[in-house]
Amino acid sequence: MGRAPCCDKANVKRGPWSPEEDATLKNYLQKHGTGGNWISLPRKAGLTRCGKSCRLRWLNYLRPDIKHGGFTEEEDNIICTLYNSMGSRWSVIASQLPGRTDNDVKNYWNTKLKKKMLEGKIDVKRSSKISNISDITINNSSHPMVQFSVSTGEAETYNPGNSSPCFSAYSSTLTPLMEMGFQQYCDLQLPGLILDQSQFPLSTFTEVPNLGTYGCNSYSVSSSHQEASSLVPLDNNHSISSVNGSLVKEGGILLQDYGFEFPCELLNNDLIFQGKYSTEVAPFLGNN
DNA sequence: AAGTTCGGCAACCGCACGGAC
DNA sequence: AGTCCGTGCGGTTGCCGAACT
Repeated sequence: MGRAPCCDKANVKRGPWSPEEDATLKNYLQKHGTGGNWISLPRKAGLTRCGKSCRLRWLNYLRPDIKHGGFTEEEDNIICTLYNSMGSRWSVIASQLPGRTDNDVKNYWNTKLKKKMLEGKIDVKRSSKISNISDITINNSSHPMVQFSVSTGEAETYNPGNSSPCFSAYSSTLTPLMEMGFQQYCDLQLPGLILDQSQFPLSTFTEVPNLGTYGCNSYSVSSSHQEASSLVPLDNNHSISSVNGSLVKEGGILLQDYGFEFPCELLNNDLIFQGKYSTEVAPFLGNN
């Protein structure tokens, strides 16, 4: 037995929306909201449309904060950068562009931006982010350093000297690195990158397989930090420590103590970064 | 001026997911 | 645990106006 259709297709109106229908839907939603049920909404609102159609019309066109057209160069760069790193996750990409809908971004990409990028008119590299970190090692000097390379294999070895950037992560997802001041510290030309670890309490990283693949990144961390107040065992070889004792929250883990601002959780003895935040590891200036 | 092609975009379709029961 | 059903998403379609022949 197949799944029941969401509406009686023979008795619902299809095709372009009239101004009257728009007004009816808008008025109803502004007065009553969706009521948590799009399927029954058209009947209550007095529309002969499918609930899905109403939802689409509202989300893509009638919502008050929607922007149409006029994509800026900055938005172009963001879309291209995100498309390169995660593919056609239009809803995720659109979520980084206030006022833009996934449909809008998708259409813009398919009709204009793809061509523009292939013609080399968009500088994706300049606004690219670290999408894959591997080979993290620690310099065990009195002034510890974290060394890692990025997936492009083009990162330049960097010695921070007196400028003291720290190693951290940011939660404003998918922000181009150039906005973080990253380009001041990494030329993305040579195979390694060294960053000041002075504000980063973990003393050791191990096993960073595929950090950067969207979704299921596993990331095991160990620490022998003297100030650790609690340890969460991962397996025989790895553990996670909390400097301030606030690491474990509601079955998940917040690595705020380490400068990571996004939630993680333990799964199969690995530390899993949640969904869309998984690739967001980037350095920024220590005084930020 | 008429016919054809192309580009842009709104809307639809079908599937996957997840919550409720 | 299995089923149902609403929601969200990405891919695709089809309409319409502009550009071209």
